[in-house]
Amino acid sequence: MLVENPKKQALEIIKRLSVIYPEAKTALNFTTPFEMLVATILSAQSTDKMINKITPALFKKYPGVQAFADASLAELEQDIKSSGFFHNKALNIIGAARAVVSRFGGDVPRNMADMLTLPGVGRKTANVVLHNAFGLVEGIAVDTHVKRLAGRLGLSTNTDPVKIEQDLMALIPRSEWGNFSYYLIDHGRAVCDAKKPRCPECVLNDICPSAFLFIKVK
DNA sequence: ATCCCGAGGG
DNA sequence: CCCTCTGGAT
Repeated sequence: MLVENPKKQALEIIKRLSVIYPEAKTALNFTTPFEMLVATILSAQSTDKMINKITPALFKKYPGVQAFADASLAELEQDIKSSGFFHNKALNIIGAARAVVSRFGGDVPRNMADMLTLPGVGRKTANVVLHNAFGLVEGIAVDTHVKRLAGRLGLSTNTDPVKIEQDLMALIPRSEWGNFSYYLIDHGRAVCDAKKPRCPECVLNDICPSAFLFIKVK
């Protein structure tokens, strides 16, 4: 359900969560924009902790865009196997590396439109890379956490990530677009998890239209 | 709407 | 065993 004043709701959420989660950035480890891109592609349907376990050896073995462009598919698949979806991810990483080399002079493009032409890169991945690698903001990254919390907190009634992103962009000041995803992601992992949200200890439980559904004993 | 596809938790 | 974890392409 949507709250009565979503804009006010969004601002209050930002106000409270920004205090608890001041970092507001990715938990993925990286040192270059292309490493950020690779880590983000790998993170699909996987945990950041799992990806951070893989990437140190991966980035040592493939130092730079050209190394990934020249990688053997079968070998890269084995290197990233534990992240899940390894065939598609390996294919996309090599494809993205080749595209960056051939079409963008070896540098990850710094805008949404160009990012979206890379294989395996959708709006979520593009938003994450633009924000974390370049400090640029063209939209709001909507992942599984943002999707779940935006719904529970009454900020959007949509289920399509693209529509949720549009809803959020209309509610939130542009200066907060980059940080907002991380407030919801951090809170989604720490308190408002998918299965058993811990509403009694949530700082938003008094303004959350879904809280009563989960608070059993009061 | 469905496929890809592995690890970890309850 | 089932669900979930920072999705994207067909």
